[in-house]
Amino acid sequence: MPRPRDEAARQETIQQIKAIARQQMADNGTAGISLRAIARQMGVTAPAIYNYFSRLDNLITALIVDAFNGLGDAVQDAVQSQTNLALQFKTGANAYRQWALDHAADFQLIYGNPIPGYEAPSEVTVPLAIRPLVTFYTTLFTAWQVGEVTIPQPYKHIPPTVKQFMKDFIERDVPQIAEAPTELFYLLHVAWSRFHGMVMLELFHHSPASLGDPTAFYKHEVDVFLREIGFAIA
Amino acid sequence: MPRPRDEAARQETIQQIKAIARQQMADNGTAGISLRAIARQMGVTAPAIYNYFSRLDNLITALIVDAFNGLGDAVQDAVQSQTNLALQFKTGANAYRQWALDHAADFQLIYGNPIPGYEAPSEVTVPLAIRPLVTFYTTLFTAWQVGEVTIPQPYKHIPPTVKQFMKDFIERDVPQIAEAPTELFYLLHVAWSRFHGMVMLELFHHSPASLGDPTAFYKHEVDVFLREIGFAIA
DNA sequence: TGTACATCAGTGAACGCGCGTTCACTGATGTAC
DNA sequence: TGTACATCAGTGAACGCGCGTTCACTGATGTAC
Repeated sequence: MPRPRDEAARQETIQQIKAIARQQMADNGTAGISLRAIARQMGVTAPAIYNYFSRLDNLITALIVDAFNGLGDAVQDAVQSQTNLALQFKTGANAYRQWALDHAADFQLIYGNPIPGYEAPSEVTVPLAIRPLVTFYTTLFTAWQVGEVTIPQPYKHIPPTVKQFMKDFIERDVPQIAEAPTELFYLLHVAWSRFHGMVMLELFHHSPASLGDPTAFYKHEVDVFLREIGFAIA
Repeated sequence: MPRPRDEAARQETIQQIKAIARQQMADNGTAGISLRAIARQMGVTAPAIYNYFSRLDNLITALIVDAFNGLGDAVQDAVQSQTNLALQFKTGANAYRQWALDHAADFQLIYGNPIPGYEAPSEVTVPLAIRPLVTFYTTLFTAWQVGEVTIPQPYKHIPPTVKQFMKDFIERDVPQIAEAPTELFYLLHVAWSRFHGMVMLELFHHSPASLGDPTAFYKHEVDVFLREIGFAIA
């Protein structure tokens, strides 16, 4: 009968490795993770790490999974902290940005330049990657059902190619939301790309020096979007 | 009297080095540039490169300068190809995305993750970086002067901190545009962050699989923005 | 209670690799006299 | 016209470095009998 391994200690070491790797990314960029450097910092020889991650790629995958889950949790928790649907969306959008700022390296890892030579296993990452979108759309869909949200004029006519593609996608993969107009689903992508653009510029320090207050700018854009789709906000 | 160096041949070699470096970025990421690999591909020993770039950092800086100029030129040429102001803005916005897609590695270099250990000389890069913004705003400003563009309702009230900051910035650095309302300058940043967000998602392959036709999506968002600020488009 | 044994995290040496940068040099080429 | 010379792109060896990964191993620890 095999001795029960000290699973708790093992998990703790894994967490420590990942924490150091995250620090390395913050210091040297997402491509700056090194098993040897991690071992050095832990006061251990390099091969010891192989007891926890059998390849560097596996460590990177674990970091990506953690990052997607962290962001997904942050948005979800923010949305669930509110009952008012408009506030759900607004709070979720702000949580998206806040998480990115608080976990800059992790955000770069999942949304920045790909790591050379590393290929993420898409069957693992894609379901995690869309979690924030699912969360946002759940609120949007409910708000549409109760009449709090309507399709604004400029989005009454969307490009036919996109509309057809989205329609097929919804009927095939998420038929339970087929009740809402495709335009509502389109608006989700509008929101996400707007929010994401501001976050990327701010995070990579490319916001024009003339912007001044990125937080206020972001929040205003979120509010503008909310108003645009009919949400009443305080 | 020093022999006149064959400056043309020298410039050609420099261009060749940069071309190979760009290819390396496309293959191995922006951090994947290596002097030794460049030399290898040119059929020359590594120290020979030092006759053209005295440090790796200088090569990277040259690539960044080229990239900013390439993007700046692309937007400027597009705008200048049109006389109608709305079409100027629209064509410029589309050129911004098209250049990014056609020069993915260069776009990553200037707007993606920073290269570890490399610090760009900001006195060189900042004036180049804002060229697209300057071009877009020139059109916007003219269009406002002739009444083709007005501040839309949602942007009649912008965050006071941003407004004040922008006001100070304009008066100090670009007083010649102080005539227009600060809100117009704010709209420039709105446009840019929206366009940039879509480009970044598409370029880094993070556009949701549900989007389908990123070109149509982008162009529609550009058109929506144009209509929002009063521009009449065909 | 004592002993043989299985487990397994960590060691130390080694593998082959690539990197940026330096240095004294070679050898071709064009110029000055 | 011929020769001494300056220029300068490129060479080849060397520097010290870090990397991921493998391998046979050690040594502590807890378990089974």
